[in-house]
Amino acid sequence: MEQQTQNGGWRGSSDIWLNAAYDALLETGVDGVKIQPLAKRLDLSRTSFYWFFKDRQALLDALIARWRQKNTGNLIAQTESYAETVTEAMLNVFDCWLKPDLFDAPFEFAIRSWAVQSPTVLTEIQTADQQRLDALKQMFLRFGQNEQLADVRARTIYLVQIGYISMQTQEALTDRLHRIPEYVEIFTGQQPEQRELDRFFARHS
Amino acid sequence: MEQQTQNGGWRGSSDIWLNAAYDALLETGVDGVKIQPLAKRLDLSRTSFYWFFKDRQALLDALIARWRQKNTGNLIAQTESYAETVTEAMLNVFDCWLKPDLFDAPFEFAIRSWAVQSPTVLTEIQTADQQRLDALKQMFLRFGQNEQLADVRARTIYLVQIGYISMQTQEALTDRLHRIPEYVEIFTGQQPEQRELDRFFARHS
DNA sequence: CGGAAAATGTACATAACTGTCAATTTTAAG
DNA sequence: CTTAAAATTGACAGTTATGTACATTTTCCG
Repeated sequence: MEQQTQNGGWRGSSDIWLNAAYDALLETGVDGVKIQPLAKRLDLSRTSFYWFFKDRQALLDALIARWRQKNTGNLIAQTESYAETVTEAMLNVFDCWLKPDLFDAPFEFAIRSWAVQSPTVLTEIQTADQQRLDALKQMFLRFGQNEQLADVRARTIYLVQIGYISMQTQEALTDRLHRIPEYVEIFTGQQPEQRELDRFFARHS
Repeated sequence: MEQQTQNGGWRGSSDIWLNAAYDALLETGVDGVKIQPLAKRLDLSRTSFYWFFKDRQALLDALIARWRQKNTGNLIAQTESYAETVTEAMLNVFDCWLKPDLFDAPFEFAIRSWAVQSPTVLTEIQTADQQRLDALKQMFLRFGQNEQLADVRARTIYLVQIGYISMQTQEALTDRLHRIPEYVEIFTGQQPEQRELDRFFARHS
């Protein structure tokens, strides 16, 4: 809202088109991101789009850039944040899966689906996967796990989350919180301390 | 090949169109499954398609049917096959992830990606997920695990696999086999016996 | 060989989308 | 109030797709 008025009295803007593209991507996939329908939704002339973007491809590139900035950055930050024990560190990572501002799961899914038809996007994703897996592995190594197990544990937790996203499950937050202790145990091989869980649950309500 | 000739000297057939659609789906996603391009690839007239299928939607429906038959059936069968221990049962399930004839991972990914833009397909997938998760949970319950842990373990193993598919990793079989013992330990909470691993590795070479 | 059924092809009618160009309108700044 | 830049628009040209109607070819069977 601010951006519209702040930017002058003009109705269109680079951002408004990008936001519309984002919405369309999440609702209907890349092939739903078309200038004509977006224009209709924004109640703007179709051709007005070309004042802000060179062509459709430029819009798609902007979507990728937005995704890259958001999801990978926050996840890596969480793996590095302070923790006394491996179980506490694990719970820090879980924040990403529960707080939409740390990790945009629907966005992630839409981008991954896009990769079916775009080798460029596939490369983009594989770079992100590698960076995220490395960060998780480092976390386990910091807590003294051996190389091979740290690697597989990192994969397990990451893959579970990617799988979860791919399932597109709609669950109440409480249902998901319910399984957290077991997940921590499975992922780290250790039971979390009660005070760690308390701290975790406290920040998710 | 056989089907072409067996079916008479005709160049086209219901199957040849479906196979082409399958290829297109895996390469370019649903929106790549278009009659005109398929016809060009098959070197057939575009309109000849309509002799075998009512319209494009009928072709898409046939793709879904093919997927439903293949992936879910085999996975459930593997969870039910004979095993002495929980670790052996786990290894039976792993067969699915390593034998393409038991589970078609690229197909699975393409269908899941399709779900972004189709509520119908989403429903289809969620039914399959539920059936598969139930079968895995039953497996853990058979080996005396408690309810809640069986549930979360079933999820873990299933989500890891869905996540793996979504990552579209291209790895040598040996690299994947390398991590198997650790996965079994993480998923079941127990180390597999050497003879179980030997039997498993034996059937994957 | 002849003819019905199976399959293919051509022509036509429509629809949706992309991108360019030359007006035209709107806004903010002097 | 003027003016130049910013933004918007309609008209045009081109591409790709869908599906129907009708004519034509191919195959197989008697």
